[in-house]
Amino acid sequence: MSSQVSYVAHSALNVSALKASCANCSMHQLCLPMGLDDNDISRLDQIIGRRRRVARDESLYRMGDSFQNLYAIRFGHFKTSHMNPSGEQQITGFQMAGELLGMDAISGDHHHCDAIALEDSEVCEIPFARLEELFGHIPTLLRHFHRMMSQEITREQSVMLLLGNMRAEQRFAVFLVNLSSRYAARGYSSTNFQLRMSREDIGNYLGLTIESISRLLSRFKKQGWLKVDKREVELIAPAKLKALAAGTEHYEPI
Amino acid sequence: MSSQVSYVAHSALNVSALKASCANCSMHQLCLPMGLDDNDISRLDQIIGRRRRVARDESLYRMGDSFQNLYAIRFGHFKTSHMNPSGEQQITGFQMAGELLGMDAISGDHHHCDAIALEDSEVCEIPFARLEELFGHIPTLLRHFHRMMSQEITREQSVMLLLGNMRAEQRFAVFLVNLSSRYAARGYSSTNFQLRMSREDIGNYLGLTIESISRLLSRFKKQGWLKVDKREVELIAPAKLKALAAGTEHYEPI
DNA sequence: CGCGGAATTGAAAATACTCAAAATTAGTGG
DNA sequence: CCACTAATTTTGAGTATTTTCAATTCCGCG
Repeated sequence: MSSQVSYVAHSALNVSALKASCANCSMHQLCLPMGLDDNDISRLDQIIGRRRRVARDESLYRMGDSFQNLYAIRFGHFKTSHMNPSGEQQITGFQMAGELLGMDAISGDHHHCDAIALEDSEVCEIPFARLEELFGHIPTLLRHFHRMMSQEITREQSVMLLLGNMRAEQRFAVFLVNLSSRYAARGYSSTNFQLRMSREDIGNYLGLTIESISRLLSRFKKQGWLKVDKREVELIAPAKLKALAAGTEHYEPI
Repeated sequence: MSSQVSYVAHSALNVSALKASCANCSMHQLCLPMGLDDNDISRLDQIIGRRRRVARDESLYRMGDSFQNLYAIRFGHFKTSHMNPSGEQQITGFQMAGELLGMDAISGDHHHCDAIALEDSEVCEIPFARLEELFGHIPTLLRHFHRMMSQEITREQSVMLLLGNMRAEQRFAVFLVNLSSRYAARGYSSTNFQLRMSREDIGNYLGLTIESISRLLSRFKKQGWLKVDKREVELIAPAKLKALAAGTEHYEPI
């Protein structure tokens, strides 16, 4: 009886009922189970909840939702955005496969930001209370979890540097180079990729307007540093973009 | 014998050789031991290293320093600043008593930012490796540690919102209101306090120039919202400042 | 084919910056 | 304790970058 249910689930449309398995997941080298041995991975597998599909523009969680789970992205892309009482919104990050969502919520019992899918995506639900139990038994897991939280702190500090100190052109170069290296780390092309987010989202994230992003794309294109076709990007001069991002070279208007 | 050593230490000049004691520390309600019972506090006390004094303008740690300890501020103020390869610097936060320094370093084996004392200060050294051992035995401690890391993430997201979306005047109001509430939480006046950092530091933190900060202070003073004398500030219209910070009211030039 | 959202482009305006000079404050040594 | 020097802060004027507002254009989708 129960095996039949399981069979149905495997072969049917309702993939979201499937239990996730870290061991088989292509992201396990980047994700929470990084560095765990097979035995510990299976213990982690046992606590991991169902997979959950999130359609494009749908929210994984919203600000104020009660906090139960962290989420590891299996595939797809998300944006997280923070809002203040007067309604101003700031996109605080774009997340891709292997990255963890929800760590901001641990301090309270509810989420402090919205997480919205930029395309049809899938996540693993990680019940935080059960993860905490595991921490006591798998020190490696705890250590890696701390690394991931700490990395998030460092990442945000880099964004603060970007927003506080850089001109539009440098911000945009940093953005492109960052995407490029993250795709490279996942085995994708570092020079050809798709922007999963709108120009408006990019602008909001970088503290610029959509018009500025549009102008920057046009200028970079005119300089021959990249090609753009809708959301498809090809970096033609990645070294130049890296130099711009690092602040070692500057844009000269023509 | 050992009690005499203790006596000498207490009465002598070399306070930095003293072992810290969370139980007696006025900050223990805000700091790492928050919520622990007496028994667990004493276990925490046992792993806490020496106290360390840091003179004004001296560094507690520098970017690239190997990571061994977290630091809890006993008294005094610090700034943390992040630098990119091309030398641009961003102050990512100002920290005061009861706050934890060094959490950004957990992801690697070295610090990712500088921590500089804004005045003569004292911290408790918390050897992170030993803290990790304790986590396995005191779940409450682990939980609170996670809260503190998560709070840091949320705090940084608020700064990103500030830097990405707010005008100079609102940024500065947010800055003042934030200091005000943190002093209030520590039992100090929420309206009268000293700015421990230079105008330049404030400007860097807020993504503005020193001239802008100076002009903002003059404008706020002229509006009758505050008084300033050197670094001494009195908030005269805290409600107005809160409204500016929240974005529910805007500045009208006169 | 036409509608609507998204993106691009241009021109004018605003905000904050840069540069420069003056004023104030802090630090140092006599 | 005072005087001198260096550092920080304030203020002004002109400038630059990015925004705002407006008008098209592009593209996906029914």
